[in-house]
Amino acid sequence: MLTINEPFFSIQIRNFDPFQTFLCGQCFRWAQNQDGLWTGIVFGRRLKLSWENDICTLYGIDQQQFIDQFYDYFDLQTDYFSIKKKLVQMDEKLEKVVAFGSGMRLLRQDLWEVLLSFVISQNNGIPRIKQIVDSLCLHFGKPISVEDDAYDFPQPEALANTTMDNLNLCRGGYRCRYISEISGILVHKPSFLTELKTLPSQQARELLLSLPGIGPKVADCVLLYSGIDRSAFPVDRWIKRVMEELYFHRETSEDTIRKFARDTFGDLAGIAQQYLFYYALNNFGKHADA
DNA sequence: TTGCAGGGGTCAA
DNA sequence: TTGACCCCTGCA
Repeated sequence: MLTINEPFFSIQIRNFDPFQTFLCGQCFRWAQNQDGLWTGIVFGRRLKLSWENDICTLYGIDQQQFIDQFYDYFDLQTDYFSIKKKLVQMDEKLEKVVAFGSGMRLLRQDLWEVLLSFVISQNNGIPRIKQIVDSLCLHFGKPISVEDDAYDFPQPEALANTTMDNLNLCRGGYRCRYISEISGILVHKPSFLTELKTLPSQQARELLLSLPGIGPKVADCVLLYSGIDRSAFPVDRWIKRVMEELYFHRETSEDTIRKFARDTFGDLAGIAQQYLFYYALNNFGKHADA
């Protein structure tokens, strides 16, 4: 329920569909309420968003706050019209793929939140990732809004300074050990994430791979969704399947697919991946027959 | 109700 | 290259 005192801000955002953007698996803290409003917790702030005919109204922030933090978050400096056009020019096979998810935008999310969320994502489906992330926030995050029961994403200190039994409350299974170890590393070296952002993308990838519980797929997700490297191309089971079907027509290794994508799509590889993933999830997956 | 397979992977042998 | 890993969901 909106309160009359809540600040709000309206803006036209083209090439944006919250359903596609928030539910395509790049973020885990947005949900649509029964009244149609979207609620998300971003940068320690609870946001509500309504959307109609390209007009977005954001409740919980004013214009200045939007410009300071959320212009970048929603990737509004990027021209998705021309990107979609370029992708289709690069390869006409992408026409139906891009058209299917044409309202998707690649968010620029908080690095720490993305890192931990995608460690949790391994061997898990989207609903369960959301469940574990929510539980982690509930148990270890700072409260944002008591009346809404909203919690910020927990900081490394909170996760490093707790017992494994406490961490296991979030039902993350074997991933809880990774959460604890990575949090500990960041507590001992608080500059880790800042330095990560300044490195060339290949070195940033290698640094991520040195953390426990982070392999090639998760490292590429972190680089892509935090905005560090928009040419990162995470290869998961869905991407492997859609790429094999569109391009290779045979069993192909993840590494070969990643190299092919970066060579073919260049700087747009990451955005191409997101369109491909959304297409694969809805056309090859369990939703395909719906 | 029960049992099994599989899930946006990673790690160690 | 392969199996184990936590736990949950979907399905028969």
